[in-house]
Amino acid sequence: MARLPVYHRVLLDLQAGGQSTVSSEQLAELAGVNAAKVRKDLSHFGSYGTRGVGYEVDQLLADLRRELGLTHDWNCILVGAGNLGSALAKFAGFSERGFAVVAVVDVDRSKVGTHLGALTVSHDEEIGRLVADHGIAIGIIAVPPAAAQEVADRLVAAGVTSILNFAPTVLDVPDEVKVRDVDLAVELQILAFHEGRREPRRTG
Amino acid sequence: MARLPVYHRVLLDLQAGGQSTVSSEQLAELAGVNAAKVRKDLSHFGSYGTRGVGYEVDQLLADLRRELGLTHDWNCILVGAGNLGSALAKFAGFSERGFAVVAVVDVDRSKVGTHLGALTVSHDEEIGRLVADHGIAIGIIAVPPAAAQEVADRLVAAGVTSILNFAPTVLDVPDEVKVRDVDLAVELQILAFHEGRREPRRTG
DNA sequence: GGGGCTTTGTGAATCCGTGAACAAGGGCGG
DNA sequence: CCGCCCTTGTTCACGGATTCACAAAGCCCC
Repeated sequence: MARLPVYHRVLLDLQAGGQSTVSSEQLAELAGVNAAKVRKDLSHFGSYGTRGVGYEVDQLLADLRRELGLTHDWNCILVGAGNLGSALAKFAGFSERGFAVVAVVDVDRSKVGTHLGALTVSHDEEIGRLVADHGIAIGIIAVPPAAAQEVADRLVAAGVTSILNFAPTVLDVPDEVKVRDVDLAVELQILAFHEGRREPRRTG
Repeated sequence: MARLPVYHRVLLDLQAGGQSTVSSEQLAELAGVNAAKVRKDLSHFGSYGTRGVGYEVDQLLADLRRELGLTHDWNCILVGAGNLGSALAKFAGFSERGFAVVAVVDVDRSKVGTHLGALTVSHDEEIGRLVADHGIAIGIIAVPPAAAQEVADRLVAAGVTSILNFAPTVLDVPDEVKVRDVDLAVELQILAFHEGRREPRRTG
């Protein structure tokens, strides 16, 4: 489920706030969902709360971490050092949540050797070596749409099995490779769609 | 539906490729969905294809554009001029698809007056004026989580009715305001979740 | 002009996620 | 030690989305 990471985030906040136990109701409130849904989600992976009390925050966090595969950090490779790529490379939110961008590559040789935060940009051709050296399973694509499929092919060939794709293209990959698409313009279009229903001829 | 923007994107490519008509099967293939789904989606807003031939690309694009509210450009305000904010401000993909970031603000006064592409960063306090002046309906939040709720409140007060939120926080807004959350770390966690099921103790 | 091929549009069956309600069960006060 | 209260875990019903399968219908070729 896509809600587990949200619970995880909320629980981290609660733990930081010193709270030791949480009810499904409170968790639901903070995560912006229904209480029954929370209980059903949590019951699905054998995490048992105590009736009359709630869930123990530490225990629940440990279970979630195990379930989400966050017991260790994940190394990621970032392809594309343009505007978006640069921002992603410097983005603090990844490392805070157990993900480390350990390599950045670009086709543009003029970018090779430049620095992005603590990282040095390597050339595209190095993908195979970098993935092998760092034991990378996750690739992040931040290149123009026309180049995305080729990058995906190269990542898959290198052994990457999960791809986070920011390019507005449907990628063709083997079934065993998981792809998640994040198309920023699509998100805005969905908002615009609802705006349109609200007031058919509003400008802005 | 969240698939309409994807159809729109695919159709733009087809149109650019000079194709004048498309079958539901081909469209489904390119959009990565089921053919029956495509037909049902399209039939929902009275766009009629021709049996035995398919849909006319131009006509379908026009219908989609109308349905998605893309008959005119949408002005957006971006809050937060950090790493992510900068990338978003310069991101070409928005303008290509009918969205224009016309204002950027930040609380940090040292950033006010600096340039991001063609835009000049204004101060936070200007939100009300900027939203009114430009007739803005859509706000983009790219600030740290601790500041997100306050920014959201200010945007809502200024009259913004749709928010694209990049901060990892659940925002509390009035019912009539639409929020879409994009949490990049959550996307990676979902991938890690599937990685974890694949091979319980893989490192990387 | 008519038959056959292709493709749409839709009706029906199914599956999944959601939400409400309720019984089971543990803690706490007396 | 007992009963009350609170919260979980689960069952049930429902609505929406998905998929299959097929009839209606346009186009092309003979």
